[in-house]
Parts: sequence; structure tokens; C-alpha cells
Amino acid sequence: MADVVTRFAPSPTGHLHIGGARTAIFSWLLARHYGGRFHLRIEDTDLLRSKKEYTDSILASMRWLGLDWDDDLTYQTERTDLYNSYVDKLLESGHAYWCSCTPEEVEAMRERARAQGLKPRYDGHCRELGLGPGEGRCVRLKAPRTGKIVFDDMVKGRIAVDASELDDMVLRRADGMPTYNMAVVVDDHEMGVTHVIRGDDHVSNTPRQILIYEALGLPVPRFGHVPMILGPDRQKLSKRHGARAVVEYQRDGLLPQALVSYLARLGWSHGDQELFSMEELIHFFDGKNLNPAAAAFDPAKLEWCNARFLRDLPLNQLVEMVEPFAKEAGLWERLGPDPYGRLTPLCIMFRERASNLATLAESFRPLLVGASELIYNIKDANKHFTGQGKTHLAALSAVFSKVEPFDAGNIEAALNAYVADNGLKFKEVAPPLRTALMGFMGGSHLNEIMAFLGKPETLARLARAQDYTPPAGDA
RNA sequence: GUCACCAUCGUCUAUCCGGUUAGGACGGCGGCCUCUCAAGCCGCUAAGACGGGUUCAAAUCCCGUUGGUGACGCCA
Repeated sequence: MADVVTRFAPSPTGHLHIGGARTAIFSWLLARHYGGRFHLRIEDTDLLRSKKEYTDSILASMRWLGLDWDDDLTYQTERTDLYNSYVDKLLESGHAYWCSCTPEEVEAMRERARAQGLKPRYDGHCRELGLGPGEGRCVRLKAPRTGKIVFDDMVKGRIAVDASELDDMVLRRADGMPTYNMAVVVDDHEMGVTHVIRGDDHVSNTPRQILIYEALGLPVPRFGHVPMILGPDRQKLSKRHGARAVVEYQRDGLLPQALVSYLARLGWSHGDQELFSMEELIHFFDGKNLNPAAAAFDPAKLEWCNARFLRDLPLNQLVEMVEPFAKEAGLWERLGPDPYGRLTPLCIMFRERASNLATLAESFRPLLVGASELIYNIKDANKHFTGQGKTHLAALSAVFSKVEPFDAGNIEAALNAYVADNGLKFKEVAPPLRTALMGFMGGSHLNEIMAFLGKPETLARLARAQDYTPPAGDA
């Protein structure tokens, strides 16, 4: 398949949503798989709803996901003359005509059709009137009245629509601006697009666009209509389903490669493989094996997917990525003069206990606050800071104070010796120690925690725990 | 209403130009491991919407029904 050219054409009327993101991913992958080109076109002709900030946001999300584009961006608002030159061609060749009907008159036609149980549509009132530019308001396509429009969709297979189902669509509005279908055809042709990958809400536009291609005598590209993404309840994705925009997932601490892998796997498959690197996606994604049915978005699986990528990420990259989240959590200042040197052991200790960057950063907190600021889980403290527990803590304080250097290996040896020398079991000593260190029964290996904390802080925490008294009135 | 599209475990999917105990993954449940929480490992759970055909044989092909989605704009 030579010279594959695809595109992604968002309207800057909102942030990039996961549905759009997946469409972009498929389109991008197809181009990259075949060594072709991928273009980005901003469909900003809806002047009322289009906003520059949304264009910026969409671009930022594309970059974050790792979807680069070839050549400059195309903005539809800058191409009005181009579109009109094509409309003029159609007028000259007799494939289009001027229409003087007002929107109100057309609406009345639709109403009449609906009343008769027919499909609401324009009735071709001005089709044979031969109106000139001065007499017309908008320009309509003189669409064929009979025959079938057939195309072979990359995901849905053969789709056929009867020409009689379509009416004479408007190509140029009364204000001189092209309509969506006209602009899309001109743009896709001008940009040399060979494969139009888009959302499945466009299937019914496709026969109309094919009519324009044919009227213009242009080659018709291949189409691939990818289904929508549904919410976890299989209803249309909406606000009540939580995060929908890519930026929200970014802010929540998702890894871009995890989102891409998950989204690619939604509606596409490569055997039983669940996780894909970008390289694997490019290698395997050939535009086949796309599922024609809509897929429900599953946050639980996304989280699992993210946790997997989090674990396998090279440590230096992980440290880099967790930095903004540590700052956001207000923990950055607490890392001291060598923040990266401190972040590294924290990431090693907690990465497999977190499912995203935000929870990972938050899990550092107990090790970064001072002994007096450590928040105790009341249940754990009451259960483990008992007479026996405090006895162990007192003895361990003495033991640890002699450990030098205070590193993980020596600490572990000292701890094991204490347990063995006193004929104890490790699990008798560990719970009070862990609770004293972490504030609750959780976290990484005890010796690593203590090594990270350092001797003074470790001893301070053991001391504080020995002074613990259950809150009054607590049952 | 009309037209188009869709239909395998709760979810994502494999199998689908016919023949399988319908496979994997997430989740859930149980177990192992273990100082905790995770992770990891093991096991269990659970599906061809329904009805007709065609055929020796249908999840797979055909028709219908039901259900879902989209479209029917001088929005994109």
C-alpha cells in the first residue's frame, strides 16, 4: 500500500476526548504503519463555538499522546476561497445550482414530508430553475435521483445507500461559506488523503461526500468508520461518567503510553495481546481487525493497564514523570537539597503499589513528613501500640541506635538478630514497628523504609509511638 | 417516522469463506506467597439476544424479530 495519507480533523469546540483520541490514534497508526503521512486539520468553520484555547488544548493532548503530524496545520477558515473555487467548478459543469429557498421554506418542506411519514428533505424546488448568482441564496448539489452509492468501509464492510435517500445538499451557504461536507471533500482531496479514518457518526455523510467527489470527477478515498466509545454502562459517554478529556487523564496521573495502548485495544485487537508499546502498535496496526461494534470504556482495565506501564517504565523516566505530581501534592520542598536522589528510592519502594502518578506521589507522604506530623491510623495504632508492642519498640530503639552505617542491609541484620536472640517471631515485632514508621499497616519493606528515613528520624518515630495513648472516648 | 450501522462472559476481545470442552484479558470470588499493603503466581466465576431457514454439521452463511447506536441542518 504505497503513499498512505491519513488525517485527523477535530473541531476546536472542546478538549480532545477519548473517542476523538482513539480515532486519531488509529488514523496516525495507519499512516505510520505504512510509512505514509499524517495530517492535522482544524475544522474551525463554526465561528461561534470554535476557540483558540481548544485548538491549543487539542494540540497539547496530541503531543502528550505522542501523535506527531506531518507538515503544517490546516485551518479551514483560511481556505474559503479554495472551497468556493470548487463550488464554482460544480456550478459551471452543471452539477450544482443556485437555490433561492429560505431556510424557513425548506423547513416547511421537511415538515410536510414528516407529516406524510416520509424522510424530511429538500424537494428540489429550484433544481431546474436555472437561477443565477443574483437570484440565488445558497448553492446546492444536483444529486443523482437514482442508483446506489456503494463503498467498502475498512471497518464496516460494504455499505450501500440508495441515491433516492439523499436530497440536494447545500454546498455553499447564503453567507458564502462552504458547508461541512463540501469543505471536507475539498480538503481531503487537496491534502492527498487516501484513507479517511473518522468517527462512525459520519457514515451517513459518506455517501453525500462521495457524490461530491463524483461530481468533481475526483478519486474517492478509502473510508474507515470507527465506532463510538460508550460509557461503562454502555450509554453514550457523558459528564456523569467522569473524565472524558485526554487532559483530565493526564492530570489524574495516567501515562500517555498506557492510555494509547488501552484505547488502541478498544475496538482493535491483535490476537490475545493486551499491552502494546508504540513500536508494537505501529508494527501490528494495519487497518484490519477493527471491530465494527461500539465499545464500552472500562476505567478498571485502564487502571490496570496504567499500573503495568508504571511498573515497567525505566526508573529515570518514572522519576521525571512523577515530579510534577510531587509538586502538586506539596511534597517537593520536603525532598531536600537533592530531590531526584530522594525520589529515586521512593519510586522503587512504591511504584508497584500505585496505579498512577498521582497516587504514587501521594504514597510518599508518610516518609516525607516529620515524626510529629505523621498521621496515625487509629485502628492500627490502638491495635499495635500495646504494652508488648511498646516494649519491642523501646528495645528496637536501643538496637537501631547502634547500627552503623544505617543502611538497609545492616538494619535488616540487626532486626533479624533482635527477633532471633529473643526467641520471637518476626510477625510479633513487625506490626508495631511498621505502624510507628508508616502510621498504618502498609508500605514497603521495613529496612528500606528505615534506611530512607535515616537513623534520627527512625528513632524519633519509634519514640513518638511509645508515647502513644489511645484517644479518649474511642471505642 | 425513514434510512444506515451494530449484536460472543459484567467489560474489552479471540474464534467467524461451518466441525473448538467457545480461548485470552480486566473485574469479581477463593487460594498461595508474606511483617503490612501491593505486586506476583494458581484456581474458580461467566457468553454466542431471540426465532426461522440452508447444511450431515451454524457463534460462524441467509432471512426475520427484538434491542442498541447514528443520521436525516444554510452544525461539524
